[in-house]
Amino acid sequence: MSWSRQGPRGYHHGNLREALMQAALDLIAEKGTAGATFAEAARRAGVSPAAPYRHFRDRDELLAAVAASGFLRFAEALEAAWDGGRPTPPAAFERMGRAYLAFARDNPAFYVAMFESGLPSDATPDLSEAGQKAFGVLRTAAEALVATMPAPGRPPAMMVALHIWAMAHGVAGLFGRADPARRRVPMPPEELLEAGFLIYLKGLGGSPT
Amino acid sequence: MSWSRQGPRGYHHGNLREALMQAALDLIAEKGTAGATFAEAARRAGVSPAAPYRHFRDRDELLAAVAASGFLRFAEALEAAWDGGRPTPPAAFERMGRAYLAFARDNPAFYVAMFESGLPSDATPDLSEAGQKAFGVLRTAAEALVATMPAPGRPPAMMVALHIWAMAHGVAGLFGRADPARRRVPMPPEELLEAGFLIYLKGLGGSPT
DNA sequence: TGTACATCAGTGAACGCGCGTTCACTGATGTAC
DNA sequence: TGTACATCAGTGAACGCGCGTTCACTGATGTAC
Repeated sequence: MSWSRQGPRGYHHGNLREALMQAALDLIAEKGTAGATFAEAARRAGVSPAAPYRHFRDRDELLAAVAASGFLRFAEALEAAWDGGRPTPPAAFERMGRAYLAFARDNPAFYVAMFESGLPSDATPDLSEAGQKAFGVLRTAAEALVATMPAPGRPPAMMVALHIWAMAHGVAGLFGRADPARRRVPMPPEELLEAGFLIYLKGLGGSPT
Repeated sequence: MSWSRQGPRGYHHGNLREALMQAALDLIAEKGTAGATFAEAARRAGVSPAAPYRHFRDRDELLAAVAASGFLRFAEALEAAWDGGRPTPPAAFERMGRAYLAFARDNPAFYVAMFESGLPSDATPDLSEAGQKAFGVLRTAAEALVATMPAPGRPPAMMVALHIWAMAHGVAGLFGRADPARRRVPMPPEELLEAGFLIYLKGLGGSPT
């Protein structure tokens, strides 16, 4: 049953910080951001209501830690999909777009914590840094993409990164989410994003594939 | 002071439903979705905590009413900006993009209620209908835009509408919001969206303006 | 290697608070005749 | 035009509940010598 209580048990939990973050994540998935309370997270971690204060100043700090952790995984997933831009930047970009949607679909609670929790994007240094890291992957990719284009009239990589981020975020948040707030549309979000990306790319003047 | 208590006062409030929705909206703006409680909304409307039950079954129904009202205003704002596609569909589309961002910036509480409240997009019939109406404006506009293109290889209007919605929603949610969750980027969201739209349009093969 | 001690991480009981919700009620408004 | 009555919209007191937070405490762990 209590799988998480495996291993060395007793007075000290041993891994309470992570257990609380996991509990908060589950609570977000089940009841939304508002459902992620300090007290309930403690209960799920099998610990007294005062224990969380040893690890987090308050609920917001817990949420920020969850969001930061989400951004790190997100950055990893994007980086892995990008794979150094192989075989070509446009193809790798497309793969990264799918990874973006897959992350949002498979980790809706992380995605909510990262983008819809109402937390300031720089609530804690960790969160700020993790967010930067994730965007950094996108920007690096955009730089590689832009570099394949003829130098005159080459668009700014920053702008391209922001456009692609916005489109992916929009598709994920409106049509690609796995919770009841999803809007149903007559095509899969992956195809929608891929088509949008290809059209955008053509508009940029990049190679058609 | 109590401006909202102008006019005929007394035992009957006269306009409690609207007053509660306004209070909820203010609360979302001040404290986020979680801060919009039934009890506090009643207090702000100057009414006993039991009074809201005469108008809304529960808090979610109040939130859904706020969101639905937001979608109606949103639809109006988009429709006005579109203005029948004058002078040309692309130019009108650009204007509508600005109206989209202006709405999100000027009404962050509405925008949160509409898109980030965690409510199912069909929580109530009113909400569902209002959301459809807003999207309807976008789709009609996309149809007009697509109709200006040469018939062979003309892209499906639905897809175009979804792409533009996603891009606008992404820009608004990430960079254009007026609350602390906004991500700071080196260009104004209006310009970012406009540039993105123009690039997309060019990719579609439409007229360059 | 053993012992004393400091530090760390969690306890459990307690508190005040605000929320959601119910209840019998009552003042105001509208309507039938 | 007046009166009786039904209906509507809000009252205010009460309740149980879960949350956030504090407190003195204590069991477990690490370290100096």
